[in-house]
Amino acid sequence: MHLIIAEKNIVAERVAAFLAGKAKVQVTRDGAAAHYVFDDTVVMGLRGHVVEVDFVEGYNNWRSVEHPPRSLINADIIKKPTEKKIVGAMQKFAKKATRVTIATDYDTEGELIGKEAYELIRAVNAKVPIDRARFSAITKDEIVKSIQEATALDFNLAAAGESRQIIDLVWGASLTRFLSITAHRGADSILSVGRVQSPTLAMIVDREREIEAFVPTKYWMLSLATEKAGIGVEARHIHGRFTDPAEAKAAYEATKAPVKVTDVITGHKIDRAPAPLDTTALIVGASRLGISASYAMNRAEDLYMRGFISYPRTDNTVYPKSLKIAEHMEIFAHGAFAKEAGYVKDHLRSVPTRGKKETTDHPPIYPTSHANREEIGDDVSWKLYEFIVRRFFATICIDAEWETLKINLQAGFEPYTITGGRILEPGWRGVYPYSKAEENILPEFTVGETLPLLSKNSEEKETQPPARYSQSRLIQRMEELGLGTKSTRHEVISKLAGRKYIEGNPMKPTIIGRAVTESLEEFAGTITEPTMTKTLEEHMGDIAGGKNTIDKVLSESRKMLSGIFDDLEKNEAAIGRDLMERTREEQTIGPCPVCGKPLRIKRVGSSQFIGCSGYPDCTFNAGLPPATWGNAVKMNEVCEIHGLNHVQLLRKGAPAWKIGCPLCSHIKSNTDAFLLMPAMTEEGVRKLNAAHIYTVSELISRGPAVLAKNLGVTTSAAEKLIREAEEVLALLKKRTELKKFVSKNVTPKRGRGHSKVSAALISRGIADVEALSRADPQDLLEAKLSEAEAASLVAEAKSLINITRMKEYGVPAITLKKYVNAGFDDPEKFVSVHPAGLSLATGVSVATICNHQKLVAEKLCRPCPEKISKAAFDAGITPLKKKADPELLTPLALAGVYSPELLVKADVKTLKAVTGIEEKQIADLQKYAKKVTEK
DNA sequence: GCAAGGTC
Repeated sequence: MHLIIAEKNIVAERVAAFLAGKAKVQVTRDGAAAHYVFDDTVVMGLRGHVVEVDFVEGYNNWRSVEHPPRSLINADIIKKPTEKKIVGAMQKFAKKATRVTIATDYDTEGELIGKEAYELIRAVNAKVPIDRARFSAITKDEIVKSIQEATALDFNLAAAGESRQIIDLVWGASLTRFLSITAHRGADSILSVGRVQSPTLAMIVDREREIEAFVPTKYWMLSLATEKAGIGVEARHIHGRFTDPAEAKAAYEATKAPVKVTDVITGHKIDRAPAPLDTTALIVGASRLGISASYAMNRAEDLYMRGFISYPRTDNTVYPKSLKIAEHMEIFAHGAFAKEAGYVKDHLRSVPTRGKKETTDHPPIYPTSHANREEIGDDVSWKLYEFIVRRFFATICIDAEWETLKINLQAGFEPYTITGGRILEPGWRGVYPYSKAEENILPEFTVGETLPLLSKNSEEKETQPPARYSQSRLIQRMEELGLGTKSTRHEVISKLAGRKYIEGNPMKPTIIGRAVTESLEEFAGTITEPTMTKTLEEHMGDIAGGKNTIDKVLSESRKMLSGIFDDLEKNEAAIGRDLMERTREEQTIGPCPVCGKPLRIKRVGSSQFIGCSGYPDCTFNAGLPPATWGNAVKMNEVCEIHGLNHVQLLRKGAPAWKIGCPLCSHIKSNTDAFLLMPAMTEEGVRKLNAAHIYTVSELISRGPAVLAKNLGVTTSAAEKLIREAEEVLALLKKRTELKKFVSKNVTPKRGRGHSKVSAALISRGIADVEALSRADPQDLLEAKLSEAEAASLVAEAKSLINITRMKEYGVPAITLKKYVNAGFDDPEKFVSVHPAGLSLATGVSVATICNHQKLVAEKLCRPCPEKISKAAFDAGITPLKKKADPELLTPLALAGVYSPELLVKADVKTLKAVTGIEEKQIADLQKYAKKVTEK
């Protein structure tokens, strides 16, 4: 059997189809690993790397004394399977194979992925011949030929890839651990370091430093307005920017009528059609459409998986020869792009455009099939698909052509100029609206004619600092510098944001992002520079070309890292201190309103709040919503009243929740509570705030004497305030309980969230669970509850209130549970039944029940039910149990009938009325009881 | 818990 292994499923599928014809191929999908079978051949796809490098066991504990970060430099490295199912399937086939062909992508990583497969196969089959097919395009010709002419795996090229893997792991892991431990960072806030991410972060930090250091300078731009044939035109001074104000002024003064036309120069410009799309260009285009880099790749991946576009991860900007443009255009002849396709046909260029980069593993990104708006689905995907289609059209359209016009003027002694442009041939611009070029059509001028000087203008401007990087601009820069790959660049940006190193788009570094960069620049500069990647690539080239060995490259790299660690460890204390101090700055939002010391954002578990750094001397604090709503982060805006930075809550996949000034928000949310106090006014609240009393409980804890002094009122007035505050606090506590109860017992629906239901109840005077337990279910219908829901909610509330009362009366929780389960949670009901019946119903001993009934009856001021002893109960119930089931005995006993003697004395009719048991059944039992008693 | 590189 011939086993062919491709890098990914989609390639495996196509290889099989090319070799055998689609109809002949049998597809089997077992979970993760699909494979394609025909004749005596199995084709299967991997999922990129199916193993990953890691340190041997024993290096997992970051804080191990035996294995500090430095020890990772020389720790042994192993390969661990990451795709166990795929590895398992491959090895199963490999055991039976008589020939294996590795058909992974034709690049360095592809060769390494091939070698990984090779080693996994050798582990189960030592003898099978393994060869390597290399194809430059996934076409029938290429595939068939490459498998026929398969050669050997290139172990040198694979080793080059391995050197990258190991160097990245060793540098990244050791430095990440060192910095994180030194700065005392927890598992959810590690400080990561890496060959690609660190230089990328450094670029963003660098740009921020440039912006900070930028000193704007003034300059002046001169222009004049004139007209020809009733058309107004503006001319610019040919000097451009005047940096000397005196010069600008002189030129302005010297600008005088008459305005004479000195030259009329017409020209011709070719406006070249854009090159085919690679990943970077796709991201840049998407960014113009307002789509982030990661989301664009996510949608592109989806379009590719659904067969609408070609593989979206490519560096190639040259269409392969195998792509037959004219034939391919046929798919757009009808449907959403029929009009554009017709235009393209009429404006076809002889050869499609080509970009600078040409690789062979994948074609540039182009639409592989036609789709209309409905088939694509979501808006973003459609926008992206349309862009890809139109870009494809543009690359096969003729260039646009412009007529350019330049008019030179002389105004007094000063030279001015006007430029214009007119499209002669729209070419590709007819189908590609994404980069607009404005026409500027000028009236006709003749040399020597005189024009009026309608006005002149000297505009003062300022030079601008360089712009922060947008995601797409950064990705372009990364590509220029060779950082990351087409598949990983956008992920690096997401990673930096995830580590809270950067924020916003355009991006700027956070304090900790900058601190990490500056520590690394000082002590481990190599990792912050793009040259590390350049050098690595050179070394990889040498390994691939057989000029160097992987062992030598690795040992040199390890030696270098070791030297860096010498420096880092020497300065460990200073680095740690610096990082920690600067992180604290990130949490500090301004002065405490009470004592003036810095206020900080604090987090304990999932609850977060603003607290004073003077704690415990100063206890000022203001609550924030729990971290489940997002992590509280300091913003740049500062509150004008309190001088505190604004705070927002950030959560993945949710828009930021802007809290604003945490103190303003604290005051606002507590004002409502204060106003619940009968004697409180808004003015009163302001006075309280001025005395640094922000919450009802703070008012209470002040105590009457201090409060009186703080507010300038009498002690008795202060006492009254405190009493009212205590009542409000109790009320609020009950409301909270009600809200909790509602959220536990009501299923939220559209337009009927928990808070809405609670608010509706409170506004109807049902402000706590107790009130709810007494409420008429009809009143609840207005809170958008159905009748059944309302009835069940009231019943639940009743039960909860009853249970609470029973607890208060002193019934222990474990026994109470037994009473509740048997339906005796209502205290009134509990003391109105006979202990014998309760015992039968609950399994609790009669003695215990009598005690509990006594407790409850006293609290209710009700007579205590008859007390009976265990002996009397047992003597009575034992003979009855012989004749009757517990279902029959329990209701009788609850009514006080628990022995043959009592049964004989009882009146059948009365018993039937009380217990609901049929007269005949009672009479039968009575007969039996008589017999027993007569004995 | 760490990197960067594949792919889904």
